[in-house]
Amino acid sequence: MIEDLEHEAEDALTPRQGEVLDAVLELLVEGADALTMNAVARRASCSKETLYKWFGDRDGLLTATVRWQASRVRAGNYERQRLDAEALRESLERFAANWLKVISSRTSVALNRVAVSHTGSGRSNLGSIVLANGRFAIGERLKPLLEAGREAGLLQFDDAEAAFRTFFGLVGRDIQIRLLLGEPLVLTPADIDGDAAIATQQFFALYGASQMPVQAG
Amino acid sequence: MIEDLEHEAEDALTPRQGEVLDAVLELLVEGADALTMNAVARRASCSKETLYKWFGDRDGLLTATVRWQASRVRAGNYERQRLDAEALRESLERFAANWLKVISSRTSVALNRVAVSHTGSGRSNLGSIVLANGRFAIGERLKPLLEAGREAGLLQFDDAEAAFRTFFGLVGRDIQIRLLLGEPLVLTPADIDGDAAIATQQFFALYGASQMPVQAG
DNA sequence: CCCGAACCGTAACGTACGGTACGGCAAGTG
DNA sequence: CACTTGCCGTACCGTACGTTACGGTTCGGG
Repeated sequence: MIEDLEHEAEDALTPRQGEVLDAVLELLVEGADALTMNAVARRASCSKETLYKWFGDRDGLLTATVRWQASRVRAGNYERQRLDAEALRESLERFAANWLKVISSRTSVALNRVAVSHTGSGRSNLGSIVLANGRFAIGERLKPLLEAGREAGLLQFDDAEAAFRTFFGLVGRDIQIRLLLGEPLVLTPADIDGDAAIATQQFFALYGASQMPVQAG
Repeated sequence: MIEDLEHEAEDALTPRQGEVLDAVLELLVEGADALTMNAVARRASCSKETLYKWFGDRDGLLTATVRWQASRVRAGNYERQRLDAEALRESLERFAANWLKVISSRTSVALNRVAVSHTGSGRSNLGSIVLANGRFAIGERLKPLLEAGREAGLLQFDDAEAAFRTFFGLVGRDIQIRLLLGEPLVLTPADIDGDAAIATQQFFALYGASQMPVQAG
């Protein structure tokens, strides 16, 4: 919500710089306290001088890493095609499953942790960046689908934002906070698909225009 | 989920020690990086030596602070009384509103931030403590109410845990992560009451045994 | 072949902060 | 009054880490 003026700079990463940022991600997953400039230099086989030349300072390195990871998570927008109930349901399920997969990945958890930490420490705006590429990015991608569903007479709501937030809550529930706080929660692909299906079903129960079967357990 | 063996020690806090922990909370709200042992000593007008004598080390101080705050958030359990639909709805709404008030408070946000940070840094288990006193505590307090609602024929579900997690998601949605990541989100009491009412209504739409009015906007 | 640019590896600097030691003071106890 | 206890204030120590500086190496261009 804040950037978009640096998309060129964001793409102006040499392959070597990408390697460095991947090293940062590795270290981050191994534990936030493992991320010292020395460790990065060692892991990436580069000199600290280079790190500072390329990324300015530690915060710049972290910011670049967050953008780097965000740039590869971005998936294509869902084209609004002919929508029947089944296609809509499937699209929503795919959204939900994809979102669950992202937030339960070790990289996402690690990245969100450092962003939360830095938000608490005032310096830098990693939080906004993560929000913009996470919560808000998915919202902007999902809302067109919801609106298409409404135009097709499949969904019913006044406020697409509110509808999206409900969907977000039905899908994510307590998962993200539990992972951030370190609970060893493992989501298998089967779990994810099941949760996505249930959340989608519940969403239809709340916002579906036609009556869909409601599963109450 | 881990403790309960130190409840005596937790209560064995002198008033003076409580003052110190309040100072920690103050500093935490002002920013996680403001929390140095020196700063605590200065703010609480005590010596560092005393801090170390009372709390062992920095982590001990943080742990004690989390427990201290948790001990005052704990509200009384809801007695299962004669439940009609209206009483159940009101209880759920109160739960939801209370939960929203807690997670949107500056203290809770600050405390969750440090817990997330420390979880990332491996040391100590602040994360488990926060989870135990937050997410899990409210779950254990709410599930009896849900089960009472089921026994009274007002709710329908197989798994109380799953039902609770849905309720949790409907209430919290994206609020906690947005706050943790630093979005300046302000929830007025009116917002909270409105959100709690909507979430409760949606919960009834999904799990209500009798048919309740469904608001779809 | 020579030069400069880019980069690696490492050593060094400055500082912030967790943790400790010590001197002083006030209060309770015999 | 002598003595102990508990605490405040402050100075101090050790260390970890961000940041900078510098010598050595590789590589492309003239």
